[in-house]
Amino acid sequence: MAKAPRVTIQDVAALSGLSICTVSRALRGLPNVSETAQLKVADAATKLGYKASSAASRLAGGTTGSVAIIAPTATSWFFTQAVEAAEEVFADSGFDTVLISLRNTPSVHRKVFGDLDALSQRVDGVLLLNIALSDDEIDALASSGLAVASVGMHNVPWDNVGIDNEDAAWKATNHLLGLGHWDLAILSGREPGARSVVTATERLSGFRRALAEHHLTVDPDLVMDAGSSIEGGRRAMTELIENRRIPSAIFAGCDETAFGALMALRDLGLSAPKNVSIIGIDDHQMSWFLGLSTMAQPVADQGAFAANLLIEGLQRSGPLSAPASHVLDTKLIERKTTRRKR
Amino acid sequence: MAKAPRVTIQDVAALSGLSICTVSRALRGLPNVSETAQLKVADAATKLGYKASSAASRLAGGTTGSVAIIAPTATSWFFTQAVEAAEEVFADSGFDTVLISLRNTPSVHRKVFGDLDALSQRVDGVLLLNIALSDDEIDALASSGLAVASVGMHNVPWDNVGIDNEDAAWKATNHLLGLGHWDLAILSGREPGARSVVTATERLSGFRRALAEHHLTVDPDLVMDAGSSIEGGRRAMTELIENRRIPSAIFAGCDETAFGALMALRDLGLSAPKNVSIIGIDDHQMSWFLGLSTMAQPVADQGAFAANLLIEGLQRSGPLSAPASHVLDTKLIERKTTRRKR
DNA sequence: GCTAAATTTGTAAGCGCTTACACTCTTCTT
DNA sequence: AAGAAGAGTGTAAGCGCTTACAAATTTAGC
Repeated sequence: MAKAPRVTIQDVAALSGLSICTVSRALRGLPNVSETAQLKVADAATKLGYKASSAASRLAGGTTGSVAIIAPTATSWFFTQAVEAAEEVFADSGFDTVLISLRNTPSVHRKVFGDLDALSQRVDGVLLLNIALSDDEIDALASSGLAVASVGMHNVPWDNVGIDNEDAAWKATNHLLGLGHWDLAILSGREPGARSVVTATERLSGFRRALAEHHLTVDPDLVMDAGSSIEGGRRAMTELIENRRIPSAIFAGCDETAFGALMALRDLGLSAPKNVSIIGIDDHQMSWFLGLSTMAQPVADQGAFAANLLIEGLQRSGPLSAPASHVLDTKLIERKTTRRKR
Repeated sequence: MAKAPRVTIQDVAALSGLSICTVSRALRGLPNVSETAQLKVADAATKLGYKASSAASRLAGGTTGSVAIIAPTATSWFFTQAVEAAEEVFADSGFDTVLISLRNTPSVHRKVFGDLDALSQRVDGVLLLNIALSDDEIDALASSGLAVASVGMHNVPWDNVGIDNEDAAWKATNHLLGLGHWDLAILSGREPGARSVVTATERLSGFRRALAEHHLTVDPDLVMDAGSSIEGGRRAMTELIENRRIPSAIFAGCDETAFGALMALRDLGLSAPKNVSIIGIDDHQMSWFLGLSTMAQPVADQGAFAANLLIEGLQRSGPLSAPASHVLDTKLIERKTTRRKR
C-alpha cells in the first residue's frame, strides 16, 4: 500500500477553483465567504477526503485539534469513568485526547504545570480532573491562552462541574450520626506523600461540620490519610484497628477506600456493619455487590459535561464570560454496611 | 503574566554562533557535528530553555513526539492498568500519549483504522491493546509508516507482548476439570454486537482444547458471549441460569466477568462454590477480596513492556528486525470460588 | 606540497496552513 | 449617478523546523 500523498489545502483550492485563502476561511466557518464558495469548498473537501494538518495549522497560529485530560492518576475508578466519558465527547467532536496522568507524583505535577508553554503548544485546551492547584498555578493556567474546564474544582476562573463534596460528606456523616454512631473515623485525605486533592479536603470539611453541628469533636487519631485507592483504604484501616482504636462508624472518602477498609476488616476477623458501620462516596460498580452504603455521584456525567464545557470554551474563544460552576446531585444509597448502633 | 515570546531555534543559533541547520542537527544527535559545536549548542539551548516546537518539527518532516494508545474500551480493569503503565513509560520518555478508546463500537473502530493517514499525521507510533484487526487492517498498519507495538495480539508483523491466552484458559479449565467438574460453561467471547476480541477467541479455544482432551464435548448452550465487563458477566450468567441450565462449573474469560457472574448468582439466591464453581483470569485487585479463583496475569507489566518496545521501534526506525513476541507468565491462584465437585 | 576525499557547516527551499493586506465587485448613500 | 462602504476573493509573507545541496574546512594520499 503506497503512502497516499497527502491531500493539502492546495488540492482543495484547485478542485474548487478558489484560492487557498478562501478555502481556509470557508473550512473554518469564518465570515466573508459567499455561500457558493462555502458549498464548493465543502464539496471539494469531502470529495478529496481532506483533513487539515494539525501541525501546519498549529504552526501557522491555528489550533491543534487536541485537548489534554489531566488526572491525578489514571487507575482509580472515578478517573477511568470520567476519562472514558470525556474522551468520547472529544472524539465525537473531532478532538484528539492527550492523556496525562500525574501519577500522584509531585514531580510530575510540577513538570506538567511548570511548563504550560509546552502544554499549550500541543493542545488547545485542558480538562482538569480533581487537581489541587496552587494560586500561582491557577493564574498561570488562566492566562496561558489554553481553554480550561474542570471536574471537581471549585473557585477556579474557568468552567467547572462537580458535586458538592462538602455537602455529600456532610450527608454521609449525618447518615452515620442519625444511626446513633457518634464515634466516627474518616478514611480520606491524600495519598501519604502525595499532594492533597481538593475533593478530599472538602469531604473532610463536610465531615467535620456534621460532627460540629452535633457538638462532637473530631478525634485526630481517627482521621486517616487513606488516599482514594483500595490499597490506601486497606492500609489506613489496618493502621486504625491495630494501632489506634475501632470507631463506631467510618466515613470513607470514596468507595474504593471503603473496599480496602472492608478487606482490612475481614483480614482481622471483623466485618461491617457488625463491628463497625461504613459508608463511602461514589456508588462504584462493585458497591452494590458488596452491600456498601454510599453517596452516589454521577461520574461519567461529570466527565462528559466538563468535556462539553471545554469544547464550548474552545469555540467561543472570544471574551470569556464569567466562569460557571455546575453542581450535580448526589444521593444517599443505604445498603448493608451501615446500621443503627446497638 | 505576559506570554514569553517563544524561544526558537534561531535564538539558539544566534547564541551559539552557529547556523540553524547545525543547531538542528546537533539537537537531534545527528552525525557530522563537531564536538565543539555539540557543546556550544547544548549550552545555548539549556541557557535559553529551548524546546523545539513539535508542530514545526512535525510539519518539516520530523516527528510528532506523541504516540497513541488504542484500547477497545477505556474502562475495563485490564485496559486501565495497561494504559496507566504505558502512559508512564511514554511520559518518562518525553512522549505525549493520545488515548483512543474504540468504545467497543465497530463504527469507531472503522473510523480509526480506516484512516491511518489521519493517525500517522498526529502520532509517531501506536500501542494496540487487544485489538482484533482484519488482515487488511494489519497490512495497512504495517505499511503506514507508523511504529507499532501491541499487547495481547499474536501473529502480527510488529513487536507484541502478552500472555498465552490459550494456555491460561486451558489451565483454568483444567483446574475445574481436575476438581471433578465436567459440565462446564464459559462466559467470555465478545460484547454482544461488538467486534470480537482476539483474547476472547484464544481463551475459548483453550477452553475447548481442555475439554476435548478429556473427551468432553462443549455444550453450545453453555458458551456465552459475556464480553469482559461486570455487566456483561452478570447478564450472561442470568441468562444462563434462567433460560438454559446451571453447569457444574464456570470459566469466566476475565475476573470482571466473574464478578458479574457472582452478582447474578447472588441475585438468584445462589453462590459459588456451593452451587457452581467459578474461575476467572486476571487477578483483579478485588478478586482476593471476593475469594475468586483466577489465573493471574501481569497487566501493568505488559503495558509497560509493550510501551518500551514501541519506543525502541521508534528509535531504531531503520530496517525493522523480525518482530518479536514476548510471552509473560500466568499463574493459577486457587481461592474460594472453586472446589471439588461433590 | 598539492589534489582528492572526507568532514563540518551554511544556504535556501519548502512542509501546509493562517492572516494582514491589497484588490475586485456589489451595494448603499446623498 | 458618483463616491463611500462593504462583501468576497486573492496575494504573499511568514510560523519554526528539516533537509537537500552547496560551500568551506579539514584530513588523507602519494
